[in-house]
Amino acid sequence: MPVARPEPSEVRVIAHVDLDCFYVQVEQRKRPELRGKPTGVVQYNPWRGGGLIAVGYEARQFGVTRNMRGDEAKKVCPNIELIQVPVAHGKADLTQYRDAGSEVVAVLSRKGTCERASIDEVYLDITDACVASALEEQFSDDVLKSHVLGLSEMLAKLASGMHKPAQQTLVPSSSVTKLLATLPIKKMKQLGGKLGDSLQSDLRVVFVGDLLQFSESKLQNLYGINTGTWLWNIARGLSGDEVKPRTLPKSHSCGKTFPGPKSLKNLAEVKHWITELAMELQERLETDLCQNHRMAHLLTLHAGTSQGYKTNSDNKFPSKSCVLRYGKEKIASDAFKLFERALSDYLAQNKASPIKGGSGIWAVTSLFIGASNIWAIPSGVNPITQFFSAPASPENSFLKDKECSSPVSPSNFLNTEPSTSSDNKCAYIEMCYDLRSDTSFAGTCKDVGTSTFLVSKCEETKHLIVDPYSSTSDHNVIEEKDTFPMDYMQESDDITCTPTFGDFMNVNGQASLKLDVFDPCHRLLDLSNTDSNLEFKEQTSLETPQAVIQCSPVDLDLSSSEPPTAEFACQATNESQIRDTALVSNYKLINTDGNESQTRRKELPAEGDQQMCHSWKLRDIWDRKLSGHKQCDTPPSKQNQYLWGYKQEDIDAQILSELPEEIQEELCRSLGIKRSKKSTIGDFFKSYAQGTGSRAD
DNA sequence: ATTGTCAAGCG
DNA sequence: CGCTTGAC
Repeated sequence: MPVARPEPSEVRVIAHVDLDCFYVQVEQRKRPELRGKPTGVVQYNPWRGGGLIAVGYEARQFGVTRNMRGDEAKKVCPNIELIQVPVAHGKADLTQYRDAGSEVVAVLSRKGTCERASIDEVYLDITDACVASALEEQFSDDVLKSHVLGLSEMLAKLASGMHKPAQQTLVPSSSVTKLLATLPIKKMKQLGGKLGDSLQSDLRVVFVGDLLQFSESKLQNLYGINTGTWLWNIARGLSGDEVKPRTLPKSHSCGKTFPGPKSLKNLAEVKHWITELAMELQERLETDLCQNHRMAHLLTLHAGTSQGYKTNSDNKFPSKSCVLRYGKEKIASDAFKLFERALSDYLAQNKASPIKGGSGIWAVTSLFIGASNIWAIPSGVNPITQFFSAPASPENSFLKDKECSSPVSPSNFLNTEPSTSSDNKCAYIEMCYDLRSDTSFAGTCKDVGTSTFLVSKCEETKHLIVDPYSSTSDHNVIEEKDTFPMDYMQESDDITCTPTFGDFMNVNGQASLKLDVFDPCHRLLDLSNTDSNLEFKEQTSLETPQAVIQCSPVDLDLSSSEPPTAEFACQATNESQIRDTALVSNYKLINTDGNESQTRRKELPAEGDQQMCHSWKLRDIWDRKLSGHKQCDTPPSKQNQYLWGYKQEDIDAQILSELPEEIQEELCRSLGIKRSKKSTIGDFFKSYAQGTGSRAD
């Protein structure tokens, strides 16, 4: 739900661009002979002609609609051309449509701030262009203010859907009231669901304008402070939503459903499909991250199941996440492990309710994996490309041919960036890649008080430093959080330990570390520890064994020169097998500025115990500036390999002639086909003022 | 048997 | 985070 915000300080002019029957247009561009013919795009042909996901306007006249089956469409429109969505990895592949959407964004971003809202939708803030145009055309302020395209994203989106296809709609401020007075409440962006239902049934609100009769406090009482004020505002055509400058997706995900009889009933099937999905995800990550100098941190698995349980608790199949490791094999195996963990939780949760067969009958009806937490890598830092291309051997060490010498020890690495500034508002993310264990580690940290921690993994590592929060540029500031997540994944045979969401805290010069530990295989039955410096909270019952390991505060004397170190280890044992020893962790807290060193060490496990030891260093690092921060999202024209400049011959004359006249004129002008008069937006206002444009009222 | 992807809010 | 909702 949108959060109530202070009113925008100035009037903005915002356009919402929505491509008509987008997939159809993409196909028609590929095959121009399809233009003018009834055309639809279907995915998956085998079952009843496939499902229609896009319908051209010619076909709509025959009554063909979205979500029809291909066979039904043929029935009402025998001449319809049905194009199949490409298939890759055994599933529908939308790449070409995403890329086509990127072309559109690239073109539009030359005109103003773009926010890519979906595969075929863009918000465009053209305030500056309008003002410039108005000045050039010597429009008065009055004219400009009464002829805006939309005062907000909300109005712009509303308007863009009003005259389809191939038409523009202006929303002058003077028509807002009238427009909202007859706009059905459920048409509004956030009101298509339950909230809209409630407004209708509880408040008898039919049109958005009907909300005007309720006071702000009344709405707040009914729907909460935020939703209430939001409702009050939209009734008046006000919205705090601004166009967020973002042309790249915040995450990537791919999934597939396995409806009815297609459901997956054993792990082998699940593994197969996860592998397919992983391949697609890897491909998409590789292109996006390499091209755009970005990095992703989180892998998430999401699955849906149906099972033999009849009535009782319809527990949802849980989602799981871990640190993203690159490469299709790693993504596939990590995702599969996440699935096993989720399945384990799921079965344990549902065990309470008896089932007829007595065995755990489950069937996966959907699988979904995604990569998120994507960050821009600052310029001057090695690109993510190296994660994909470089062989995992020390000889090809990440930093070898770069300014830093190789191999890189953590201290060496840290010293390459000397302290230069007293500005400590920076936070850093570092990603480490261990060449030997072939694992990656990502940690985030934050400046606390006067010091900034950098999370680093010992041993031979690849390093990336990312500065997602630029202290120098306002628009790079991320929201404040009290704590930051830290994930780590380590494998050993079939055991996976994933401490998730550890929090580092530095309170009054003391640091403590908290980690949540899971055993995905449900065998971590006993967590033992003799170190008084640790606190365990063991969770019981059928859930995944879980413990919170907390290190008591370690003194951080910032004035001393030797780093205090806290090492601790814990061990979890299985009752039966020694090789099931699940976890021995060894953590160090190191403050490079301190000279006092504290060490807490647990006895190493007895001989024969197989164990894994890891030490993490927490270093208090200096303030440092990475020169030349890269913006999170620079325009695709610079960043994207899709550098689309359209050529005149690419514009189909037939399509041009189908457009409304004033748009034709505008296009011709901007392409320099006919006349060479400039200032297109001003002309558009003029034509609108003369009554030739479409308008909302 | 409405697919596959997104973003965003909530606890 | 993990879950839900809404939207295209």
